Amino acid sequence: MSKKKDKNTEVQILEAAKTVFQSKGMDGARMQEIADTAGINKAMLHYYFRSKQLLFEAVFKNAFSLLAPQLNAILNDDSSLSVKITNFTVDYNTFMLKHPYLPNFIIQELNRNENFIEKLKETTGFPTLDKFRLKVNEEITKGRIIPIDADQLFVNILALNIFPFIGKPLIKAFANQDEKSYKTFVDQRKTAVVDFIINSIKKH
Amino acid sequence: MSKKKDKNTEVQILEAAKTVFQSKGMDGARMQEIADTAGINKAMLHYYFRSKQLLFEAVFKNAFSLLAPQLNAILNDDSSLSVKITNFTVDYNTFMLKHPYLPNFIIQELNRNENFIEKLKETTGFPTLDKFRLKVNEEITKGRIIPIDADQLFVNILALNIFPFIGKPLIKAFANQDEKSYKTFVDQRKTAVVDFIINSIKKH
DNA sequence: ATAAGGTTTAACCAGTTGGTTAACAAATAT
DNA sequence: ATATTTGTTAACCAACTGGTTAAACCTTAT
Repeated sequence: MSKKKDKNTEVQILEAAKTVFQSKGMDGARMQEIADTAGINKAMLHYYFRSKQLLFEAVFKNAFSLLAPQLNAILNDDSSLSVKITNFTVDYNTFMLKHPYLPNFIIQELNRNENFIEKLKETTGFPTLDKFRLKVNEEITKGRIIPIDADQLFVNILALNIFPFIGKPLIKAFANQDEKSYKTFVDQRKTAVVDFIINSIKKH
Repeated sequence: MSKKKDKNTEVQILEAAKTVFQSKGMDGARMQEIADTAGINKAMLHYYFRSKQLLFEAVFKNAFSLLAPQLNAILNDDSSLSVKITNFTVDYNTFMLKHPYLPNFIIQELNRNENFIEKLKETTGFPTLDKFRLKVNEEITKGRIIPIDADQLFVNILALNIFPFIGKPLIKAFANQDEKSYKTFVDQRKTAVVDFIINSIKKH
């Protein structure tokens, strides 16, 4: 009997929880809705994850672990600064167009629970700026780019790439964009942001 | 009897609601907590604002109306582009250091309720990009700045200024900042961001 | 003083929420 | 075969939530 021999129930729960938590947030999410989305009994959520809080943390860590590698790529590989920036911008934008709720979800929940990020810092693979700082200062010393604080540059790169996804409703309203023109706009940023950053740090 | 002849109850409620909504969000906020914060009976909230939703909307519109004038300043005054950028960056950062919850609150709630911004657009004084676009294109034509899409430039300016406040927990974690060094970092952005933007659009 | 209006309160209410439980089913071990 | 463990369900529960109500309290006009 092809009894739909489902995926692991645990995985189904995680996927449903991801969907609900990312669109409603911790406070707005309902355990019943997660159960319904997963197509299972609510008691199962507690059987596998014990509490809403623990289920949420599982989803959150999962989401964060999707972003960390992309950050580590720009922070720790050995390519030139402009290649790093280009790769990160293109990769990040491409990725986010497929996971539009992710950035807002992470930012929102980190702000809701300030000491949440402390737990994440203990995770292996949590990004550090050390190597990026060295690289930036090296390129400054070699006269390839203008003097700039590495941390400020890093935040600028993050800001220019992340904000359009978090501020989507604002941008659509200000620029009078519908869903289609917003997507075009974001797509064009893959090159526009790279040009903007490179231009702002290069020596002319 | 100096019976503390309080401020208007309505104002007390709005202030308490602002505090609670901005730190907990719509879903996380509790009417009882707002009443306690205001030091009044919970029934008063409904007496003056009828429902949680209406109280929330009052607080939200109030918050948004603090930001609109700053945006309109950069978008509609007649100063040069670099002056606009400088003024906006300095003003915005100064203002946000005093209202740290504001940007996250607005962004978060706009994302939670997509059609919320439609109501705001009907408000008088809702920022438009028309004049800013003309200004940018004019400076491009006159050869004062490099060619750049005005909308992209506008979003870049917003991103560089707003993100550090929304992404505070991330930035603190990545750059290993405590509260004090974070504030120093943000303060330095008042000039760092201006330099960054000006440099990226000026002809060399 | 007192009637009338708005303001404030404690107590209450129905619906919702995260979480539990006891019984049942399916798989696994003996 | 049958005992044991693991997975699943419906029903239940206590706590909480936004909202209501009826009575009390002020203020003010008459």
